[in-house]
Amino acid sequence: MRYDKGHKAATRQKILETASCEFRKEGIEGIGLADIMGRAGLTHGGFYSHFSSKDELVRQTLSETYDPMKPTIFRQEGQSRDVEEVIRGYLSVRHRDHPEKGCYAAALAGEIGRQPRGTREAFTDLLNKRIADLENGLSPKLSAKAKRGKALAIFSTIMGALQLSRTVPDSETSEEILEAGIQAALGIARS
Amino acid sequence: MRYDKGHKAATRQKILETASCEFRKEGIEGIGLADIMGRAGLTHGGFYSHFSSKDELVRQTLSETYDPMKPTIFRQEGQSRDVEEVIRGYLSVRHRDHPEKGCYAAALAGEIGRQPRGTREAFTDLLNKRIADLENGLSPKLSAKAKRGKALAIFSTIMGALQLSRTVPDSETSEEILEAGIQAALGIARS
DNA sequence: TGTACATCAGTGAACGCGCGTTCACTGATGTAC
DNA sequence: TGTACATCAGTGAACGCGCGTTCACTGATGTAC
Repeated sequence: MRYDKGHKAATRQKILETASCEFRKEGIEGIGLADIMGRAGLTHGGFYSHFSSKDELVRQTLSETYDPMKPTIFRQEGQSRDVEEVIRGYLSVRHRDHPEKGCYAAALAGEIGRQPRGTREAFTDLLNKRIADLENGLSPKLSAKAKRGKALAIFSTIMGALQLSRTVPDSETSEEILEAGIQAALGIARS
Repeated sequence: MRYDKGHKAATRQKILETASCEFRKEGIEGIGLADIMGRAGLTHGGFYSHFSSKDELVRQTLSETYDPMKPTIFRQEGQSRDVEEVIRGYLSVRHRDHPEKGCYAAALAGEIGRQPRGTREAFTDLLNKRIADLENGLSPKLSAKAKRGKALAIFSTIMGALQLSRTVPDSETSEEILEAGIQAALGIARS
């Protein structure tokens, strides 16, 4: 063989990581395979020796990218963080301004709802992981059911607020939305 | 002239209403002008005697469609409704299953964040109307600032929850998300 | 009242372009002898 | 050790298709005389 043993796997990983950023930045329908391959340093023709279709790339991106629902820019080593810290990091100006490094759900939830079932299932797995993370940061006194309800509500709130903050052109209003989301999410976490 | 005085205006209105549904159902990038015109009972060539571009259609749809952030299927005559009623209607199975008749923000927020400034401004106007509606349903004892913060948080929560409920293929989990959103939004409204 | 003309909303063929996908080919390397 | 061959990740031209957009045309009607 021409290349090291791990070469093809590394290329595949590079494509996945590039796709992961581009999908979040431009949307799934908003970015083409030729552009993704180009930004991964390759030509478009080689795509199909790694993936069978664009749809499969989307699914693999959701299921193989390392925990992308937990934004790269806020990821920490090891143990889970305080819920307050998670909420403030999620609803930060930095996260708002860097969707390509941020939460998949905030960038893609609308589009995911229109994707084929397989893609929606891959997304659901990711969502459940993120919800479980949030549950771990909640008071251990709560029942499992209460924790899950609160985690779902906190995630809905912060994802919704982040999306809205990204739609508003005026930065003052945008930051007002972030702040309202932080207060509400903290309220849910504490109640 | 061939047609009644109001004919052209009526056709334009028909195109706007069709576009309004199709954008919410398929996404802005997900639907073509030829399909929109076809579903409005016209051929695609006539489009440009009504609008200068697809982008202008998007902007006009956001600014001219009658209050689409307040879903058609839940719209009532006259005065504002109770916040609880709004929240339960918004996070209903019917709204989840009919995005084409439902809230613009839940259907399009992700995509709007990637649109040109003019489109984002038109969307912001719509969002502000919806927020003002929610404020009117909150306790009059609250300060204007507190009302606005709560309204923003409630809207973030219900919009986020609705979007997530639409991504999940399993209806039980989907309804669990709706219910968690309802409880959290009611909690914010009452606090 | 009847005929000729002007109007203009809507038609449908055509444009260049980028999309997802296919495929014959390249060329650097490992293996066989 | 040196030569011939097999491998296969990656290349780039080409495919049919649908997109947004343009434009010469149609044909039903209102107006002028």
